[in-house]
Amino acid sequence: MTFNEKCYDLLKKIPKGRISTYKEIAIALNTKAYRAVGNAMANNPNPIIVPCHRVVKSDGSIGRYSYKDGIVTKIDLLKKEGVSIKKGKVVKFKDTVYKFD
DNA sequence: AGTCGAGCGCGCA
DNA sequence: TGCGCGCTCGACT
Repeated sequence: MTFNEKCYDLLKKIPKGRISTYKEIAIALNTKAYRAVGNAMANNPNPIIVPCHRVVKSDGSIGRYSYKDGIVTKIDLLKKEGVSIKKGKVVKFKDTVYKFD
């Protein structure tokens, strides 16, 4: 079980219409390697079962996403799932973010 | 407010 | 072995 696999596992636990942050994931994994989480997503071997578009930066902005068409795709996907994006940020981010309690 | 540097784990060279 | 990344935070402007 590598660091990345754990990231993916947590990602899969996020319910539809909710999102999470790189930080939360890192904390949930009991580590401070926030960057590594982003790296894990970037190196995501299975974007199908791992909804990495549901992960945003801790201030609610989208961050980077280069699965297909770039950042726009991420926003679009999130909108389709019921997460509103305004001016590059998640609307009501604090109420939408999913914490792994 | 905005900027800067360091910290961390894994992959790729 | 070393550097960099889909990042974050505490210190300084």
